[in-house]
Order: sequence, then structure tokens, then C-alpha cells
Amino acid sequence: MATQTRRERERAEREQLIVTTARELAEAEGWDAVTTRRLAAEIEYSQPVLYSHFKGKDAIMAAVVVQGCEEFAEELRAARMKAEGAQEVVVSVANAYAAFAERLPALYDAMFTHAVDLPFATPEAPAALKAAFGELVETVRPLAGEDELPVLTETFWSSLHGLVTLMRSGRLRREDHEVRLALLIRRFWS
Amino acid sequence: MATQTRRERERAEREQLIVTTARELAEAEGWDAVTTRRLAAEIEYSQPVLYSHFKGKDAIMAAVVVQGCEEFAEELRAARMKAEGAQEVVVSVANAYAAFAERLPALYDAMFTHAVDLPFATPEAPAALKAAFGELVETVRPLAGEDELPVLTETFWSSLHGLVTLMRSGRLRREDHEVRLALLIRRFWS
DNA sequence: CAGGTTTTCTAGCAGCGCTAGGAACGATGT
DNA sequence: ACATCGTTCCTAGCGCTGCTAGAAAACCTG
Repeated sequence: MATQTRRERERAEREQLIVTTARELAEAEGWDAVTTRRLAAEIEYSQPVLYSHFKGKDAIMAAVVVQGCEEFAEELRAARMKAEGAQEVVVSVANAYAAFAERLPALYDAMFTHAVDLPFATPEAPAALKAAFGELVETVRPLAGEDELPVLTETFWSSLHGLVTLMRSGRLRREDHEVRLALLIRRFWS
Repeated sequence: MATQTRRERERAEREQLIVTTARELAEAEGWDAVTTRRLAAEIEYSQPVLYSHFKGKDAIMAAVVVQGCEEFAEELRAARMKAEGAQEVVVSVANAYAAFAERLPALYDAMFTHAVDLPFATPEAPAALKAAFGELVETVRPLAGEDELPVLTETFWSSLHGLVTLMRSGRLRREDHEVRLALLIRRFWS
């Protein structure tokens, strides 16, 4: 009876350990280093244990993405709350967005670059994803004007995403990042 | 004497065959299908032949990218030339950009998403890359105003790139693509 | 302590990028 | 015309990948 609940708890803890370890390993050495063998060694279990929790490596990455989106949404929310005035809010959120991608590049890649088997722009999308997008919607809302809000948000999001990814992959000079970000906001919202 | 030149020519032809086949295979079945074994089978040679032309798989992809950039630059140039008036030119080039990414998604991914070992935002960048970016610069120039031209171009490019990649990876609803593109241009250039 | 269930591990498959070593080919000198 | 020498090419194999079947170990229960 009680043993059953303990087992379930331990199992849940181990599942969380897998997700956390995968994320840390990816952040430390890149997703290429996150092999099932390596991951199993890090959590001090054998390989097949991973498959008793997740369908495969992609499912582990998807779990990392979902948890990452929760954090991401929180950070965007904090940035949105601490600023006042529509313009300042946009600046604050955009900076938080870029800072997140800069601080956790592997996580960001998994969330928005790698092909993870998750529904995105549909009602079935995980709550965390919708929450993160929702923060952007709320950021854009006061400045939307007559444009349709979701589409405008998607467009602004795309621009931020483009800046972040092209810089991270070495296609843009890093030293001009702040200039580009300021430029984008000015062109977009004035 | 003459045999030597014939051999060199045949060798060059085979190298081109490798690049072309890699690109077609990637476009038809995705980059995951482009394994060295599969590629060797397609060109009807054994695996090690690939390594007598290229250092490794990454080098083959890099060659595909460079050739792809040449085509890309040409298409952008054509789009820029056929339109008149700064605004119309931007619309034309932006549409050509998005159409290229839509028509050749695997190539586009290799060019701007995958980590290919090529210098980008530096003087050592391949001419084809600089040519493609140059087309965007010329597109932006008449509308630059007091902003610095290269940085403004990078920012606009990033926005296009973000739109294209997020849509292609299923993060954005495809049916709103034209609306987003129009929105971006209006927000950016008026 | 024995029985039965659940959990975990060992070992292996097919495929990956890449490479060493020998076989087969083709141009050359007699 | 033939043997020799270089070059080109392929066979076979290494260590790695994600993933899985079946044996082994650990565990709770009676």
C-alpha cells in the first residue's frame, strides 16, 4: 500500500532527474553529447531505464522543452511586470527574451530550432508553450493598433527569434546585438 | 598530357555530382537521409570516394551551402531588379526570400539553420554568401534613413529568417504567412 | 524463508561517420 | 606487345549511435 506510493514517488523523482540531467548536459556540452549511453551513465542507471520513462530520446528532449517553456514564460512575465508603459514593457520583454536565449542556448535551440515532436500553433499545444506565447501577446496588446493581435505577436516573435538564432549560429556579429534589438523595436513600435 | 586534363575534368564533374546529389537527396528525403553510404550509392561509387573529394560530411554540406547561396543571391537580385520604387522592391525581395525557403527548405536549413563550418559575418566569408547579403543591403539602402545600413539589413534579414524558420518547423500557422510578411514590411518600412 | 512480481541489467542489432590496406585499373617505357 | 609502375578505388573494419529482447537481480508478500 504505502510502498506503492513511495515507488511512484521515486519513479517520478527519477524521471525528473533524467530531464534535468539531459538539460544540464546539453547546456554544458551541447545536444550532441546527450547520447542515451551518456545520459544513462550520468543518472547512474543503465540505458533501458530511460526507455521505461520515455518513448525515446526525442521524448526526453520534448520533456526538456516543456519544462523550459515554463521557466521561459515566467521570465517573460517577470520582465513584463517590472516595466511600466507599453514601450518600456516591450523593451523589457525583448531583452528578457534575448537574455534567456543567450543564457540557455541549448535549451532555446531545443525549444525553437530543433525538430521536437510537439504540437505548437494548435489548441493541443502544451500549456507551458501557450503560456510563453501568451506573455508575448500581452506584451504586444497595448501596441497592436488595428492589426490582429495573434498575427502581430507571431511576427514580432519571429523577428526576435531570427535575431537570436542568427547571432548564436555565428551568422551575425555579436557586438551589434543591442543595436539590432533597439532598431527592431523602434522600427516595429513607433 | 591530355589525359591529365581529362582526368581533372572528370574529377571535377564527379565532385559536382556529389554536391548536386547531396542537395537533391536532402530536398527529397531530408538531411537525415543524406548518409555517406546512401550518398555513395546514389553516385554509384564507394564511400571512401567521398573522402577523396571532401574532408567529411560537413564539408559536403558546406559545398551545398555555397552553391545554394549563389542561386539564392541570383533570385534575390532578380526580384530586386524587376520591381520599381523602394517599397515595391522590398516587397518583391521579401517574397522572393520566403519563396526560396519554401521551395527549397532543406537547402535553406543548411544555409541558415544547421551549423555548417563556414565563416559568415567576416571578411573571409565565401563570395556567394556576401553576394546574397549584398542583395539584401541594396534592397534596404533606399529606406535606411539615418540608421546604419549593415546593421539595419541584418535586423530585417533576421525578421525574414525568423518568419520562415518558425513557420517551417511548425511553430507558426502556415495560412497566416502572407499576413505576417505584409505586417512585417509595413511595420518595418513606414 | 519461499513464491511471484516487478525492476534492472547484459548483450546485441542495424546503421552512423570515417579510415587503413590491398586489389584493380590505366598510362608509360622498353 | 608486354611488363612495370602509379594512381584510383573498393572491401572490411573501428567505435559510436538509438533502441530492444531476454536473462538476472531485487523486492514485496504470504
